[in-house]
Amino acid sequence: MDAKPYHHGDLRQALIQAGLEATRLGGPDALRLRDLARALGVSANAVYRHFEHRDALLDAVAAEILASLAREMRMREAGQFAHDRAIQRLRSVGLAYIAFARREPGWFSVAFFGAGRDGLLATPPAPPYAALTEALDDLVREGVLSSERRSGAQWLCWSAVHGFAGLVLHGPLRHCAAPEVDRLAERTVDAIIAGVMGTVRRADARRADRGMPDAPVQRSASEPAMP
Amino acid sequence: MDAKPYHHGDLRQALIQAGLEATRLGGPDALRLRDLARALGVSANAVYRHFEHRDALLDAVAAEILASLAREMRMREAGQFAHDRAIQRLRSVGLAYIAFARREPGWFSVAFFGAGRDGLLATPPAPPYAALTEALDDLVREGVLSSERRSGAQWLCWSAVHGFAGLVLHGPLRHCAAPEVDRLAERTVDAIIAGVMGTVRRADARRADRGMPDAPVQRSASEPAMP
DNA sequence: CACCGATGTGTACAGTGTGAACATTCGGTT
DNA sequence: AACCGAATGTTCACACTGTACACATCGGTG
Repeated sequence: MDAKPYHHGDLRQALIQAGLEATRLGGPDALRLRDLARALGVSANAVYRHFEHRDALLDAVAAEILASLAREMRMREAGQFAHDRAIQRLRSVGLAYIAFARREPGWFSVAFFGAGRDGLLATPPAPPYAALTEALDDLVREGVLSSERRSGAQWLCWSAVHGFAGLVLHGPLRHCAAPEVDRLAERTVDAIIAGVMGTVRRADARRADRGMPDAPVQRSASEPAMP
Repeated sequence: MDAKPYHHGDLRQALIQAGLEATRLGGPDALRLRDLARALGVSANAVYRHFEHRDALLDAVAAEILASLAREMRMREAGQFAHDRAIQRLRSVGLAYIAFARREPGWFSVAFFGAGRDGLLATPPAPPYAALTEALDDLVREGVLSSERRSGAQWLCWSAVHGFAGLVLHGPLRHCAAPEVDRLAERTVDAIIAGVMGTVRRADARRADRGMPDAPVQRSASEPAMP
């Protein structure tokens, strides 16, 4: 009948997991140490045995989210045919970024809108950033992008999709109908790609990726619907 | 010797002004009701006679900031010659947006990163948004942009500059040297413009705007330096 | 002058993150 | 088996936040 063992087992990991649930809907502000502790049947200050302060926990949560996003980016890279492959790959990275932001607004905010704290964005968030730069490098290898244009191009691409995500989540596109947002997302990604490459892509090239759903990843449990 | 009159005079306006000062460096989180009240020599709860809650004050502060940004956008539109004028105008709007974000990160955050609250971004922030759409309409009038491409183009443009601002303020470009950021900002704006218009701009066209400093606006008092 | 609505004050409360001292348990050494 | 130190969790306390309520004070209008 020993109701609760004094030691939790792996409180650190449990906190991160609870942090993921807590922030999923409400973003960074929804993470309250006392709530997490209570949910795990543990004293409020127990948290401080594993994280120096609240932001440290938020960073750990963000790291988990970033890894998850990178996984989705790579999922999209499947099933594309020879010639356009490199461009489609870059396109997939961008669309995956936006799709993730829309499907998991809370988590996205934790990872990329750290609101005041020196979040993971300080140093490029390793996994998704790598997916982007590798896609760009691929274009160079394929001979479609000059290495002069390549330099720094990741910032231009990231700016566009990151900004679009911001407008959709916290901005004027928040109440925009989903299909319309879909179209705008594609146009944004295509526009920045065209601008970066210095070439205008033919319209028919775009249709290749069209049929693909926004998030070809098994969704976990309850997905918060976009209103 | 009546040290202090019981009534402040125009507390509402004074609160907005104090809010501007408070958020200038620290962003939305730096606005604390008690601090403002103390600074104005007034009780903490006096605030509630003029604003229903904290967020209402933040919204009022944001409105002031947005008006200020729009003013700067229009400043840039001066002194451009005939033919390229329309494109330069759009370019100015974008660069002004980014310049403002860099020069006044706190205020920019209040206006565009309302962090959780349903900020002014819900409905397009009137003044700067108007500057953008008018610049785009100008391109159509000039015959440089088809009206098909025009539709929704404001979102693509806004995404790019907004995202870039995000990367510079809270993101990986935070510790990037200013001149490098300048260059990236120009490339981002030019890339999205090219992508939106479906045409690649010639390199020499870019130099026209080069000499112009980042913020041709009289700076007020102490400008927070970029590290 | 008397009143009243607008504005500012005082007190109070629930909620937050966090620090310091203390309690408990686990793992390794003797 | 007995011990001890390091992890880990608890308890109490504090400063700080936004905000609700009742009361005080002013300026202007009947």
